[in-house]
Amino acid sequence: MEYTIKKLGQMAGISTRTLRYYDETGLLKPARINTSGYRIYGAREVDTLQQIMFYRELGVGLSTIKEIISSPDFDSVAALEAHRRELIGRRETLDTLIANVEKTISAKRGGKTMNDREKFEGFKQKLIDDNNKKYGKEIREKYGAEAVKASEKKLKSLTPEQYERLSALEKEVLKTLKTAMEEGDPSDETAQKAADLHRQWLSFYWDGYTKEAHAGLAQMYVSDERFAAYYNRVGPGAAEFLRDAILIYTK
Amino acid sequence: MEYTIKKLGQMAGISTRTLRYYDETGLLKPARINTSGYRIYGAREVDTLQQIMFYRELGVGLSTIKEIISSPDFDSVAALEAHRRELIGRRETLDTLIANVEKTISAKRGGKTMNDREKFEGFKQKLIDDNNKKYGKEIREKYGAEAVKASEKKLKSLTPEQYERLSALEKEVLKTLKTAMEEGDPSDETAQKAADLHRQWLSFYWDGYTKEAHAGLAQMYVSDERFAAYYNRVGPGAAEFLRDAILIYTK
DNA sequence: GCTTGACATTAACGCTGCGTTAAGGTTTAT
DNA sequence: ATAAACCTTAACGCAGCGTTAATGTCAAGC
Repeated sequence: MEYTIKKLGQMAGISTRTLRYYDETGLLKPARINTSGYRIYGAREVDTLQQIMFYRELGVGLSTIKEIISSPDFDSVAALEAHRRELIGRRETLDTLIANVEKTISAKRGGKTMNDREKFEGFKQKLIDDNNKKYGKEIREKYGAEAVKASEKKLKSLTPEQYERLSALEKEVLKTLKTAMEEGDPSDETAQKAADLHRQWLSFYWDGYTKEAHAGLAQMYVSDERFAAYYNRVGPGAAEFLRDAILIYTK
Repeated sequence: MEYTIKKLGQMAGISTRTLRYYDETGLLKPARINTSGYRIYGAREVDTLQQIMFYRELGVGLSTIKEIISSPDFDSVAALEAHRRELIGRRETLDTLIANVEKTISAKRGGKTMNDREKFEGFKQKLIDDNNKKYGKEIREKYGAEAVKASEKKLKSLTPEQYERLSALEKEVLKTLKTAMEEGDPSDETAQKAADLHRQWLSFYWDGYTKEAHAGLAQMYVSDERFAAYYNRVGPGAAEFLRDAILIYTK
């Protein structure tokens, strides 16, 4: 049984364009080309197409599908497991997005029309959350999961007054950092004050403060673009400046 | 305070290419262009960029962001709600994908090396599931939710014997359809037998069989490409053929 | 005053998986 | 013979930039 491109497309429920594309990329070549240049597909190609459609339905990328079907000894289970991990990662990202969108919607609803300043506050808050999340991850690798748990626990148990103090410290760090940058010297008194405020702020998250850990965090402020973006709000190069100040402070 | 493209990029944690792209698309134009053709951004642009980054973090598309920030009376809550619905839809799709991938992985593991036939069986089963799902949706619109519930209930309460019968009917429909197509006439006896088998099969899903509903379903078999793909496995044009046979059968 | 390096510019392709014209040959049916 | 239905290649478009490539500008140091 032989099929032209359209007939095969109808059988599989896909377009002729798709089949031509599969031919072009080498994913599924026709059995032969007839004298008029038409693509002719045979039974083998139908089977292959069914396999392709199967993996496609699972959301596997065409390049991976190609590997799976072109080499029978390819470890398709491993490929599927990698694919699964990727899908799960995507779902987690989506969950976070959805949660944030919902937060924003209810905040907007609650505050009638949220002004720009409020928007930014929300943004900042989210950034901090993200930062802490990512930071938690890196710390986990460096200092173990307990440190992270302890940190989260500490945060959750804050009293409203402590929370106030935490927020105030955060603003003070930024403000002092800004002033210090106008001086331009990380070893300057103002810059060192910023570093000290930063230590105080940090103490809300960490139980056993050490200079080494503080210095390590400062380095991350520069290498991680999300941290960097947060501090660079003060001005370009603010993250680097803060890092240098902290490195001096912790020396 | 004025910024060059690089400085602004550093503050926001994004690339200069991105900023040029935003300029190009009109999402964020610089405050002015200096005599050397450099883009110069001011405080207003920083604020706007912060808003852009905020919505971007929520996964909102750039075109939507443009609408939101360019017209202050734009209903951003409605836009966010639409966005939320889309995200949730995507998550549902992902959930389905993940479930299917997991099913496939465990099937492959269990059956050592799954052969092609088995793969196809799994594929077919999934297709049928999908079809029923979609079919349920369309029916819901046409005949109400009760019909769907009744259908699902009926399916779940099938005894193993009944399930056997259902599977057998399914195969018989396909087989008879294939034979009938060789005849080529939808009004032919064999084709009408296929239509009758299809009615029997359908009776496992529907309680109150009516000719009209049967005919309506037949029409969907052609207009919905997923149904079409299922039946067209028998051969090109099989869905149309079955529809015609059913239309005659129900007349 | 000249070089160097860091910055700036526009232009244009690349990525994914096809949809969608466009411009034209082939086959089939009437 | 002519129309309808099919086939072909070629090439843009989509989202959101990353990434060269080729070239101009500016501040700093010799």
